[in-house]
Amino acid sequence: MHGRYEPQEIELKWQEFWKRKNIFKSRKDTKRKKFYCLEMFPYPSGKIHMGHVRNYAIGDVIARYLRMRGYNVLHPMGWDAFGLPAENAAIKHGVHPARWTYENIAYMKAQLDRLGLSYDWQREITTCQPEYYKWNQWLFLKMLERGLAYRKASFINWCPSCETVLANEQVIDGRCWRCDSSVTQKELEQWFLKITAYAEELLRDLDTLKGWPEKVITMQKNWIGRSEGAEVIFKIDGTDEEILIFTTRPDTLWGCTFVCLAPNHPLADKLVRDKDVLKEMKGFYGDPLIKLGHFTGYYAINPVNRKKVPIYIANFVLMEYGTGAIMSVPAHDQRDFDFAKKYNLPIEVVIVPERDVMSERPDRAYEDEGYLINSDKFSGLHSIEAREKIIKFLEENGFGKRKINYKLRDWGISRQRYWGTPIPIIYCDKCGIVPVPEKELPVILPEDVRFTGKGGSPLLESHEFLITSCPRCGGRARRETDTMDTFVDSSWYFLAYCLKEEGADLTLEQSSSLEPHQYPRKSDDFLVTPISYWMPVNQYIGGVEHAVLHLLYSRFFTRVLRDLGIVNFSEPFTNLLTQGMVCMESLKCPEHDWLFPSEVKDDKCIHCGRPVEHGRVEKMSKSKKNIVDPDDMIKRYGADTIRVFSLFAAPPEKDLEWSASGVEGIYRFLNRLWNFVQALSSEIRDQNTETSGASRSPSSNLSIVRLTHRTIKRVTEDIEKEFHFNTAIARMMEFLNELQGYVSQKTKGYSEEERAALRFAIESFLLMIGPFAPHIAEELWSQLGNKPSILEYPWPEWNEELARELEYELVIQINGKIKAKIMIPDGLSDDEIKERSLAEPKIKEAISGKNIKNIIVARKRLVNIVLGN
RNA sequence: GCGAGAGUGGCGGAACUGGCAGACGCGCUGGACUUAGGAUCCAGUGGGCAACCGUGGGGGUUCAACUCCCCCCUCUCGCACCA
Repeated sequence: MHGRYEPQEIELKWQEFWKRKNIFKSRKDTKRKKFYCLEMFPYPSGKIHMGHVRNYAIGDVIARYLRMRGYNVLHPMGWDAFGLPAENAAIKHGVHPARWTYENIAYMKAQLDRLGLSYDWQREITTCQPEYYKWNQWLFLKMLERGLAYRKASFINWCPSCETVLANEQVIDGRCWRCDSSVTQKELEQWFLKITAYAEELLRDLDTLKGWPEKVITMQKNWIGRSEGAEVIFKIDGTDEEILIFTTRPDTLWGCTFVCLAPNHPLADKLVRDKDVLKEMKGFYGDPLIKLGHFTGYYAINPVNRKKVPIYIANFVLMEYGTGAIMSVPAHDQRDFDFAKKYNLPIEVVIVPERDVMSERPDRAYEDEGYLINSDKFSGLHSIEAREKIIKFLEENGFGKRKINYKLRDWGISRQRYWGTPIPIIYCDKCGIVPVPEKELPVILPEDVRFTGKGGSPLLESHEFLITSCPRCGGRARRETDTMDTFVDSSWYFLAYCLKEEGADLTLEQSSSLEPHQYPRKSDDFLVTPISYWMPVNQYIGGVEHAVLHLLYSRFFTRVLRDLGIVNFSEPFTNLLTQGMVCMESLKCPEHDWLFPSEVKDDKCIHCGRPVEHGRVEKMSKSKKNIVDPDDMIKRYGADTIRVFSLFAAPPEKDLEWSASGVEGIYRFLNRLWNFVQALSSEIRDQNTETSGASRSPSSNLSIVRLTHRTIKRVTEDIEKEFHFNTAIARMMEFLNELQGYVSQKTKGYSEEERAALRFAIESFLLMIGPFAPHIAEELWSQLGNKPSILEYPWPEWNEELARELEYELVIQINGKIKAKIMIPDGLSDDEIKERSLAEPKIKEAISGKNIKNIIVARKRLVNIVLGN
């Protein structure tokens, strides 16, 4: 009698087994090829959601598959544990952020284990621990030494609700990325990291990232925003002042009819008499498309033609980009054109689409390339050529110089918050800004503080923390109370996993690839440090939402570490997979608003019986209640079903639509597999456990042997081809369908040869499904009399000859229309194929009396007979 | 506006280098087993009675187009006064 498929039972059993055998432990081994498979570590928010499940299921299949392919795989997991929600919980519920965080970690870790994810937990990292954030502080000091960290007062993005500063990357449409409140500007002293020092390199090297999605590369390129042009000096008529402007179109200099300054440009205060107007413009945050200007009464002198042009203050000019001042060429820039029309300023055409053609009065700006007119000796040149020559002309005459600008700004990392890495700085009245000496690291975040939610960081009230002595003069001094942006933590965490190498308690400092002096000489590969062995990450997997933030910062940090001699590479992630979102239809009751899927039965609201409205399919969200809880799903179907479903419903890079009946379908599939193996296990069970687990291919030519080889080939190719797990799983479903068909047609008993063939088919099946549904694979593997663990067996191999189909269906077309299909043996020559096609009765009939113009043979596919008229 | 990607049955999605459109799953229809079926198994399932017609729309290249080229439409995502 065979038992039912009970996922709860077998999954817990094998999870326990894997844990006991410590089967996912990874160790550096220079004799083996390594593979570092990494998923973006989660913020311990409380519980995992389906997005996590999908992300980690993808990573787990890759890790498990590559282990089977013989790689030494590093597959770690950790916690991005600092951050605002912990502090908010403290304010709201009175729980200490540390306690809240650690409790969440414990719960979520159990959830991940329940999914059967193959992590090496011995390498777990938690960023809120001093042993981790010590290295944030150390790196900060190293950057400070090199001028890569600095302090400046600046207008910053301020979220009034979170009472903190936001990085540019954290402002979305003028709103806080986290709480969605409107962001305001505020001037504060901040610590910055000089990512702009690497702007050029970060941009250039994007082209080397062949394993990254084009989309992410483009987003980073746009973010860095390089533009080439010139800075030009305009003297202000009747004063000693000058205005420095930036332009990407020096070829249009002769068409400049006015100059604009940003409202917060330093010169604006000097030039504008009416301070109220200026104040109003500075505070203007209305529709940016409405052009506002104010004439200063002053004129600037265009250096190239000595022409006097009016100076305006304009709301559309940004102080943060370029020089905060522009030359306006209304004929060739639409914004300038709109402005000129509004304030009745002259428009002078200096570029025309075709040589020597005079232009008519334009009704819009001509922004394309063309030929110069009215530009002195440069007239007649093509604009691209003119740009170069004019820049030279500017430089020779001291009018200006070549200049490259970037949109990328330095990264403000100060946060007026408690739950983060303390910035290791001391302020002394006598000595000024003094870095905490390295040997005093880490600066520990004090735990006994109060959370009121008012007036900034609780650290300000912690006198023990705040008041210290100056490392230089010993006098009374004050600590920096700002903490670091949590994106600092995640900018190098992938290295921290490497450092947790067994038997080598390493630090970042010691891990320098150039001087492996501290690394224990236990083996002959001691010269290879864990970082240089494991890095770079071969496959990184996570959401696109980190396309610029985290992924750009990580690339920046890696370069800093490279220049410090700690790592010997520039790019941390060789291949990047940005998985799609998990979506679901939202459901709405006219009476009860949004409904959870569990509140709907037969398309009706369970509370009032009204028919539900079906909303859009969009990202799962609590507010629209279109969510499913991984815990519920696991309880109902087990981890294997959830894993397989989230890999089957869509290819990894696309959005996945959650479907309750789709999940059922996968559960049925696993049940069918279970029952199939159960029914056959007495036939094919290997009594001799010593020699079991071979899964060697029988040399026989039986159809199921061939089918097995063919399936192995196709599944392997699907996985290798951009991880198309959805089709790989479809192949396995087909495989099961065909095996069932084979078995159900069987009336007599099995021959020895057939038994061997079936055993081979099933074992190959289990090995292939293993990375996807590891528990059922392990259980059935052992039920066949094999010694666990299935994880110790390699990925099955196929034989090209046995994977070949002996005969195939040939499609016969006449003039491109299908007329017949015949089975023919593989390996026929083109002539033989033609002959057989023409001999087919239906074809014979169709072509009788007609003139055959041509016959095209597409091997293994079709024949197309082209008839003349 | 700029940049990127995508439009295929009732639904999610397949389709190699141009070579049978719709694999696989869901749903649906019919049947078997059953006291019962929301379990399981079997069969069918793009449209059309047919010739034929079908991959957002229109043109083109080709013996052959979901696939290549041109024009247009729609949707999604990212950036958005960056001079």
